[in-house]
Amino acid sequence: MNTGARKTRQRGAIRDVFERSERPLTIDELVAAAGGVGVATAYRAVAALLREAWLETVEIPGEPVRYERAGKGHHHHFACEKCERVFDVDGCLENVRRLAPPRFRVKAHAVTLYGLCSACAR
Amino acid sequence: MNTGARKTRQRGAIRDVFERSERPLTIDELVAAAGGVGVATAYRAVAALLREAWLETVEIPGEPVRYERAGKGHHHHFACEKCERVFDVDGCLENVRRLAPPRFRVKAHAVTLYGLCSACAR
DNA sequence: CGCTTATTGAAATTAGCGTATCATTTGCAA
DNA sequence: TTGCAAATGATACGCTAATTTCAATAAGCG
Repeated sequence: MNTGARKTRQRGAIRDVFERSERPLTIDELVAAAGGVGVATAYRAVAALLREAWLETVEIPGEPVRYERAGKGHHHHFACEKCERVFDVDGCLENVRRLAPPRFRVKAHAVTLYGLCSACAR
Repeated sequence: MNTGARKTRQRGAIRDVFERSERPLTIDELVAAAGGVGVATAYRAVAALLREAWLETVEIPGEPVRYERAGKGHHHHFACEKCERVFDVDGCLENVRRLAPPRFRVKAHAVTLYGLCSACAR
């Protein structure tokens, strides 16, 4: 019979990259890390993994979209201004929603830190 | 003699719009609000105002860049998911920088709230 | 007023990012 | 092994945002 999705070297490589990476990756970073995977395939695979909620998008203003494994729990991000990498930041601030003006309904929030990562800080 | 910059109806209109608006505007919103101003002119004027630090950029993930008057003091933004407008949010959270991992140097941060503005909340 | 030159704006161009095409490769069920 | 549909990938295409072009307009000094 026809099972639908097939296992390919490329898809395996892409999942591996995300399972090993502890930080969100752009498509380009993904393609570079996976090796021997075309851009089109990377986009298609990522789209599929997003559909099945295995991946989530990470959007940083002015930056290309990044992707990371879903289900990491609530967290935020740190964007290094030097090496251009984005890192996860655990934890959150409690009173975030009360910043909103009265009558505004807060449904989500994002906190992005900018600066230098430990490697670039020296 | 040659003074350089000239006063034009368009530039006046653009400054007026920003002085009256209490929220960040996209180029399109600006062009619509100013009236009788071409896109190219709007981009040029905004670029100049950014250069002289009269305007600042407001970047919301996945949204076109917005601009608002500089010197408003530290604040953040609220993006309405319905009417697509972005509002200023006064105040901030203290402990933001300590979210960062050890050895990371935080130089700036951005907090973005998502939800429904007062007008759309009903 | 008259002239120089900055400014304007419609349209063409560039740039970044993502998708569609389509010939070729390949997983995998029979 | 065989056969066929899924998958791949180089490339063409599309979309949006922003910049540049260039002829026409207009600010403002003398």
